[in-house]
Amino acid sequence: MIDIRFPDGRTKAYEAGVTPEMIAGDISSGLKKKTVAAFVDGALYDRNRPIEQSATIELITQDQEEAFEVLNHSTAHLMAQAVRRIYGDALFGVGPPIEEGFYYDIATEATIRQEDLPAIEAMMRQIVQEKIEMYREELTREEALKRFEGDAYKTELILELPEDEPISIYTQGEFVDLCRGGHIGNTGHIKHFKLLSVAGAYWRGKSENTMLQRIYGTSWFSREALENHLAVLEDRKARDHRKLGKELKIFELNQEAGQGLALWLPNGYTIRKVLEDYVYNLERRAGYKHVSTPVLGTKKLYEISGHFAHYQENMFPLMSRDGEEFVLRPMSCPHHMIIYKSELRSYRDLPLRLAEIVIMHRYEASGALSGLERVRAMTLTDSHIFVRKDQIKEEALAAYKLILQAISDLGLKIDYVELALRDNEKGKFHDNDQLWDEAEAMLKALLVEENIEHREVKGEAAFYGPKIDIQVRTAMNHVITMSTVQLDFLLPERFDLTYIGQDGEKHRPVVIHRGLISTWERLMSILLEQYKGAFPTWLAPVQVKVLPVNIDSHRAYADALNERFLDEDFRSELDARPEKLGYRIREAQTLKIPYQIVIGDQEVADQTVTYRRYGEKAQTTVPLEDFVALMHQVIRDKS
RNA sequence: GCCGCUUUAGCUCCAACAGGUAGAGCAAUUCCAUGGUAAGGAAAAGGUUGCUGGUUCGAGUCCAGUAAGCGGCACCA
Repeated sequence: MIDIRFPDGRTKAYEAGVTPEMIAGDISSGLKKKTVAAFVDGALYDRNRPIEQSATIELITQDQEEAFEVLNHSTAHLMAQAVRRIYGDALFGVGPPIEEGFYYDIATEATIRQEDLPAIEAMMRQIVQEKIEMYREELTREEALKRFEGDAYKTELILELPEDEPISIYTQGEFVDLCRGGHIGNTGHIKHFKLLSVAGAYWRGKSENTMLQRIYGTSWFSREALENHLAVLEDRKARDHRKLGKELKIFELNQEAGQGLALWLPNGYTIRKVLEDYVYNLERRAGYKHVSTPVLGTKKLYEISGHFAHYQENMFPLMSRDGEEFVLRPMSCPHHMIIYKSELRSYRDLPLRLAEIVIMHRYEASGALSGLERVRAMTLTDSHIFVRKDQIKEEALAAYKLILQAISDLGLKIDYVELALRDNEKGKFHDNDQLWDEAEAMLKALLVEENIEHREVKGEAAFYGPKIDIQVRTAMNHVITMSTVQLDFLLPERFDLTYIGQDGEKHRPVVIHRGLISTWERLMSILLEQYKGAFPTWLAPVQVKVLPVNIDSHRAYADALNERFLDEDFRSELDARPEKLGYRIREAQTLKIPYQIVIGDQEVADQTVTYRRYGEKAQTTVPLEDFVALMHQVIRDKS
């Protein structure tokens, strides 16, 4: 007999070999149904894995996060078994649970297409019907290698596991897989799943390796949960900025104009201009000085900065004319370094905060391009803050806070903060350990002191220094870098930047690179998806649309209203086309215009305005002056 | 860049389902309709079916190449 201790501290004796499933069943049949797996002395145990020694147990039930992982992990195995039944030669890479489901990487001669997924799903259902038990076994490395002889993928994985630890494998019917485990015990417990897509994926995520076929799927504990998730996926499609950008005439991508080279249409440019003005004013009040520099620079400038050595792959090819070589700049730092050097700087001049709306070009891999989210010509609200060492913390923090403000004003939310550090990969980062250590320590200290929750990621730093990246999650559930604060001891060296200190000697400043709210392109994609195209009034390309009921008899007042609104700096339009009122209303709604105003006899007689807020059915009639005040209020509040 | 898929009018199209030389809705144009919160009616117009080549008497339809787009991977603001 062994003693099983429960989370509440009570213990109970069971026969050795008892399983979490049996223990749950012993407590109640409801709990047995809901139990997916268990933590046994903190280790993840399958639902049906025998417990051989006294231990503390914590059952994992369906409502827990780990349960979703266990279910999806098991569903990945279920799918693999089905794939093996259909494609006899199939070998498998890795098949983990992921945030919204699972995938499994497959190597097979056959090409698996989207239209093959239903057949695989059907086979999965059959295996579910067969209620196959999933057995865990622990082998030595030699035994495991023997078991997976001829399977290059699993062999490679086994060879990388620690030598002295037992290797677990799972057998479900005729199918055997190498796996750390945490399984639901029987294929019969898997019910509500769907295969979603096939894609290519490099073996072990390395681009020099062969490419496997990856099937993505998702698995849930109830039909409602599955359907709910599928509805979320549908909603994401409706939010896709590429679709909305076309419908609302925000931007255009065109094969002739060039891959990844976005054209901003009038509506898009209007929003962009509002954002530019917003950022300009925000920065101005925060003590930034704005500058403007060219998109072209000499090759030499980028050799000095180190970009040419470290960043060339991401740059458009060199141009040369009359023996001089130029690059299309991928960043603006070198130009700002030159501006710093344009005069002798004193310690009193620091911090010097240079800001610019920078057009830059990066040669992104063709497969990386995606709407406005990844482009090759982009405009960044960029800044370089030149500081003394003793000002680093204060200025980096101020930059961080400015970022928080901008993100909040735009109605966005930070998903997480990342501290990106270097790793040992040669050539990727500049070579001065002392500078690196110092810079990394400073950023770390800042985050810790300010209590900013963050994740450390090695190898993600810029070549010139570590950075704090602010990550947001798009409505498409992509995590992307929105803002960044980067510490740079290197460029000041390379450009030999100095300032005259209080002591009359030359000193080296430090540069803080700061990206405020990504690029206009990426920001636009995020905003479109966030608001589903229904922009808050301060951003909307058209804020008010004035519709006279009768395009003759109500025209004069409608005209006067429109003129008044334009005088108030509202982006107003009059729609007096010879179309039915219903038609004009429909169009205004389709274009998601925040305030739609209909003018008829009543309004003309009373000098009032009847408006309808986008997304609402209600019509409100107010005196003209009240409406003007309301609009000013709404715009000021950025709502 | 890599794997897979897709590409028909300005837009949206499982229109052309055994290869016989292209069809709809919306938008745009003209005419008629004076309309109170999501599409009034009519007419006429619009395409060398992404591009290049091949097979065929004949190609939107089959084949090859190429470009772009899409889903991912790798890369990244």
